[in-house]
Amino acid sequence: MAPEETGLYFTLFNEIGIIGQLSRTLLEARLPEGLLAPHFTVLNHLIRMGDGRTPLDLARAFQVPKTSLTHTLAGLERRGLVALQPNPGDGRSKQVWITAEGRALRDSVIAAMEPAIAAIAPGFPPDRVEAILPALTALRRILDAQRDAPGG
Amino acid sequence: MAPEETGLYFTLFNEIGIIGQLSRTLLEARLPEGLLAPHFTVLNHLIRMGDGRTPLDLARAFQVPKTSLTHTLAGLERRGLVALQPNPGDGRSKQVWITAEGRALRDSVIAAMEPAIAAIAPGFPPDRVEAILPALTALRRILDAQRDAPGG
DNA sequence: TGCATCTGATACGATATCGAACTAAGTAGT
DNA sequence: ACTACTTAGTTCGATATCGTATCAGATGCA
Repeated sequence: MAPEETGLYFTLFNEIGIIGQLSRTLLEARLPEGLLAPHFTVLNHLIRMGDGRTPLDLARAFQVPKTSLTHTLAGLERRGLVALQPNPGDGRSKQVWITAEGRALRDSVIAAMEPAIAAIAPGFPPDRVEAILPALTALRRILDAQRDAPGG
Repeated sequence: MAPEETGLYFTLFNEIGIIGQLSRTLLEARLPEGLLAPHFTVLNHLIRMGDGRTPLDLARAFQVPKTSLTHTLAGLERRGLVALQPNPGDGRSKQVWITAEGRALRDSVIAAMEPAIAAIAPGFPPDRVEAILPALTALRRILDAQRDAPGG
């Protein structure tokens, strides 16, 4: 592979990394004291994908080590935003349920994000998002598959 | 703004966040013991954009707090990969220079990344990178401008 | 010049991240 | 049923991140 091509992918990942950081900061500025992006990500996932899954399922979905999830879930549980229950199908495992408070918080954060997103939309309209989203999803899937491959 | 549209941007940032995480993991697996993605990012930036800039310049370029940069630079200096010198133009400030060892390390890491990138290329070819890169750059610029705006 | 203010960098402390080791429970092979 | 292996989750320790406070040097203004 030509060096310029390698550089092209580096540039891509670099831009993506910075956007991730900026959007994360944008979100965290609107979260209540003590909550960070991973907390919100869990709440959002539980609502969008359904709750009752195990911590390990969530760790895999977010591509983070399970120890990080343990920590994040502990924070959410301490605040009453999720409830952890024994998994009836597996004695080693647990199920994660979102509480009414968790739902309410997630909705209020999304509402608080609206103005920021509305400010982005004029310069980067929804059709432009739709134009790049399939490629990003494809790239994410490829990286994900790569991860488990030899030498990944 | 319609809720579906807000959700569209959330989906976008979500994909970007995961790709950022996966690519970061890919990179860190190829870094020597004790070095993390931010260390490499600094070395790469010093070579691509030129060295001799101040720590604060770098912090702004990466969108991280300056205290984080202090920490990252300390790690790089301890390993002899960069050199910090007093800024002749400003007694409070410093200049960051990359060393020969730093250059060599950066080059070897890029070489080590090549196979991983070559494995991505069949499923996500360079022309597809080029197709989405301008949009991502535009989005990054908008978010960057937003950051300093009121309520950003 | 003297003083208030601003700016670059670091010290410190609180929390987050994550790898390694551990415990408990499930699974498979005999 | 017994043993070896695998898997889910937590604990612990090392390091990273980042906000606050601090310090030193720069700048602006009287």
